Amino acid sequence: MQDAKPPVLFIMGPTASGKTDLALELFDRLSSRIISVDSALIYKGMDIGTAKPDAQLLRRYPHSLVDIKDPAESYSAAEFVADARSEIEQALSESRLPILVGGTILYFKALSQGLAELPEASPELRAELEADAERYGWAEMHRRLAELDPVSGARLKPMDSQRVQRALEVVMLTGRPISSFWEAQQAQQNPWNIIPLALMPGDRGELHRRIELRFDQMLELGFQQEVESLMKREDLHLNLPSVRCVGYRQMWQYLNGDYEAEEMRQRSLAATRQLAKRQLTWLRGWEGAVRVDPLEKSLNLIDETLRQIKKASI
RNA sequence: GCCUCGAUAGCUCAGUUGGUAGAGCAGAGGAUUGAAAAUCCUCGUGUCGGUGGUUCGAUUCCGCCUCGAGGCA
Repeated sequence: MQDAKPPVLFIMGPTASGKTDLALELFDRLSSRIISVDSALIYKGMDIGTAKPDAQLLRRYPHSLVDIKDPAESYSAAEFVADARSEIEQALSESRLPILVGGTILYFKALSQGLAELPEASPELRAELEADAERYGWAEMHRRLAELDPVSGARLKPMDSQRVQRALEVVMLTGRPISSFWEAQQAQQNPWNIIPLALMPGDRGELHRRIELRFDQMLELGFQQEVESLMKREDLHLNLPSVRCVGYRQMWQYLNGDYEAEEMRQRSLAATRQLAKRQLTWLRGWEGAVRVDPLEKSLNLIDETLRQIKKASI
């Protein structure tokens, strides 16, 4: 039996694992379209600290879903799914292979498995809940949630502020517990043949060294000035998703005088390592992922990837 | 050279009125459905600097040694 579905390549991996290099190389060899799957690369003016390919590279290797938001705005998994679907269809209509590359594994998951039909975020209600939380604490918010939605109350830890807030938001907006939406969710049938390639460095120490090297390069490239110019804007602050990005938050706090430069560096490195660890946890749990170690010298990553694409195209 | 204070988990430190010890950070594992580079959960045996002594028993008390910080010369 032949699979008539068009192949769509996922290149997933932790930060500093070489995803971008692989995508660029593939772009040189195949008729393709690169679609970024990254919750930080979406922001304009956040270039150095996000390890975004520079302007020259972006001109030669166009990336979809990069620089699509202002740092004052927020994005979401649902918006990503809609955007990515249309980019994929666009690529397929031009007979190009869609190459989805990035480190936001939740976005990959949402794209391949679909999301429940939940109400979107309500900034007004969130602001209200935020204010209440500040006043009464998250333990109290969790108590309220347990009353309105006992299932979520039992499932969520009181300190998991973000999920407690979201569950409260959903039940207050719809009168229904968030779990009822999940139960009603249909299994998604994708019109594509997804190739889930997971770049998983086996040598954690080596990955950590690469992270350190790259962060120091960011500092040399003027990462501090980049954050300074964000700070000059009066509308940005530490509670925004953009400013909470790894490195940006720490640089922001350093420039605020919260700690010294070396501590900023150490904290940024730790936050990046922790990010990489969480990304790897996602990937270990991805059933059916094609796992390869990009640090393995004996592996020819590009050839292996081309082989996987060929296999999926038959 | 003398005096004082330190030396305990990878780091910063707490503690044991003598019964072999615990926090924060780091690290590891996990969760993850419209903020996800977010948010959260779990995990702590380490010659308690070395060496003698007192003691049933010393990381804890005493002596000496080594290293570090400060002070006096």
